[in-house]
Amino acid sequence: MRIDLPATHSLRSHPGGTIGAGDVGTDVSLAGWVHTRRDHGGLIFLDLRDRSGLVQLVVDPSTPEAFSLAESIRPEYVVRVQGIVRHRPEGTVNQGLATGEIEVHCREIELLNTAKTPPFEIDDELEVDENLRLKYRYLDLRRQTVLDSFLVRHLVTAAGRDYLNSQGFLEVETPVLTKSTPEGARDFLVPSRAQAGHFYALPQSPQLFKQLLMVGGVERYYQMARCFRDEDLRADRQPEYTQIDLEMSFVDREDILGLLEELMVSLFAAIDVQIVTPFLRMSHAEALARYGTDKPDTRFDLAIHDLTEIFKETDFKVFAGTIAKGGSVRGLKVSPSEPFVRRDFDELTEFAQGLGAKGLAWLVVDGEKSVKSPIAKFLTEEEIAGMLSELDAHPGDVIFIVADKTKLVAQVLGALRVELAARLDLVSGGGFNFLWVTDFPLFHWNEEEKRLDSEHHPFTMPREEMLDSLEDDPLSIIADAYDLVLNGVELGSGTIRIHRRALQEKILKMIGLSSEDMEEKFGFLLEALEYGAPPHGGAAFGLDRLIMVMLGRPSIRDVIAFPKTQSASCLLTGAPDEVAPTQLRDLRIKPV
RNA sequence: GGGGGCGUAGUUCAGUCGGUUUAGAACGCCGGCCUGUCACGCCGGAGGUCGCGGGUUCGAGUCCCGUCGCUCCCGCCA
Repeated sequence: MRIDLPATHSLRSHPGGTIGAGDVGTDVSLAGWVHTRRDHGGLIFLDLRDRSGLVQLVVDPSTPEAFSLAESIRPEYVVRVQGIVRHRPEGTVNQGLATGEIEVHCREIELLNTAKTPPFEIDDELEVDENLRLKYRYLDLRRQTVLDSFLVRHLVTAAGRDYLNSQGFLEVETPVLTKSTPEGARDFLVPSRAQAGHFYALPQSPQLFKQLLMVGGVERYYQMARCFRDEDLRADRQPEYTQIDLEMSFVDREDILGLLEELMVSLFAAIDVQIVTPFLRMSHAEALARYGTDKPDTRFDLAIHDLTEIFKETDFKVFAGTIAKGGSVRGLKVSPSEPFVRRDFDELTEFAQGLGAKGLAWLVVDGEKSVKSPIAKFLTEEEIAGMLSELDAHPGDVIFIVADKTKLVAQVLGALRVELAARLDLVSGGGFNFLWVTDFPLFHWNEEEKRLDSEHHPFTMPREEMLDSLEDDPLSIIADAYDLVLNGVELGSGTIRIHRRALQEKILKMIGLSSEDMEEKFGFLLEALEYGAPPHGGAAFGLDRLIMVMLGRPSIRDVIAFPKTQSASCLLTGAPDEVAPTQLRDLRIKPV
């Protein structure tokens, strides 16, 4: 993957990696890094690297000054050279190199900078410890495979801007120093010097500002928005990350979903991948029941089946006890190409227990109506037959069953499903499977605080037709909210927002805010809704995660130029760090 | 906050049951030779607080405890 460098530059006439047979005889000046040096005594080859690629330079003793300099040159030195492009001699063409047909015969070399021996070789193939890579990220970036991620990221971002621009969106920047929001993730706080004792918060999203932009008549807004959350990191989670954030006025949900689908088509077109629309849709309830998660990976099936009914009368105490307490017995079936061995079952059991399951029942189907399993002796023929029929299991298949509280069963089997797919190599086809998860509940019950909580955020519109029963049965209300899932990764969501003050107040009240809280925290939004706020909705999704999935990378750090480690530190700069006492004094903060 | 994994030359790794001497290999690095290489080749060389601290032992890279760093996961992430 390449993005062209300008053809002419004061220090160079050509990007080195673009020179070809057509340039033979041309006098060129090139600049870049010395990738490797092959010194044959009376003849020295240098591979010159710039962003466009590699080109071979030849230096011979006919130009003594250049030759003597070339003898002292080391990898990663920065040089500018002048010479003539020529065909390589017969039999020395390098088919493995884009510029392998030609070479540049140097008459002059100018040393622009020397370089220490790098802590690791600048080599695409070499696996280097990530700590070292991050500490020297500027060297890591010199590796083509690393740089490629950022070329893709650039292309995708540019395609997103192009598409949204073509649809009448305005790119507007919203503040990074803003007001702390009480709900949701932990805020990063920035102490104010001008108002000692007061704090800004870094935005978790531009949510409220983009709604205000709609009140302001912008009608269509987007932003490549940096967002901040002071929570623990994961392979797919960083404390600062980028969302493609957009909002539209006078639209309904189908407008938003349609636009997002077309946006995805445009983004994938940037990497020459054709995406088929419309995307598959699945209700939140179905996702949880069949896949144990609200972000199912639809590249493989392995659906979860409810077996509670089948084992309703069972004598097997583990199942019977769970069912008596109102829990569930659920299972899934796989058809392994190689029989599972004891060790597989042990590892999978450990995996399930690691997620909180008390155990994992496994059964190998060894006949049309029989199974081999540690728990087989506790099960009746009818139960086995019922289970095999429900799961459509046949000899050779393996069944896994978890019995526990319903929520835990879903979680464990959902994770087990993904683990089994990985073990059985069910996702090797590549491919990008988009899914809309629809019909999210508006609220869930917050057991700790004994109150309702927004499932998405409190600005989400309930389904219009359910507004009448909002207060009678809040947990049954469906939100106008849609999550976009790609290959089991939650990219983001689109929702219709509340645009009338009365309803917004009602929702905030239902999640436990007093009138005073409401006024203090969201007064500016509530007031804005009174000044002719148009119906509006929008979406936000994680750009980093999208690029990660596009490239099939295991970590979000691979697609962020200068990422933080799991302890939220930057190995390159050493952030976060202590600050000078005078800085703290200005902020009226006492040193620890 | 909790559970799992990793930590040995600059780099990537090996190091058996706790005992063969001075902890090895490859790449890189340094020096020498070499005019058609492109993983150049050949000869020679330097390079180690086995993450850190403590313990067990006649003896610890190896076993135990603690600690630090990194990492994966759970919690958390409206």
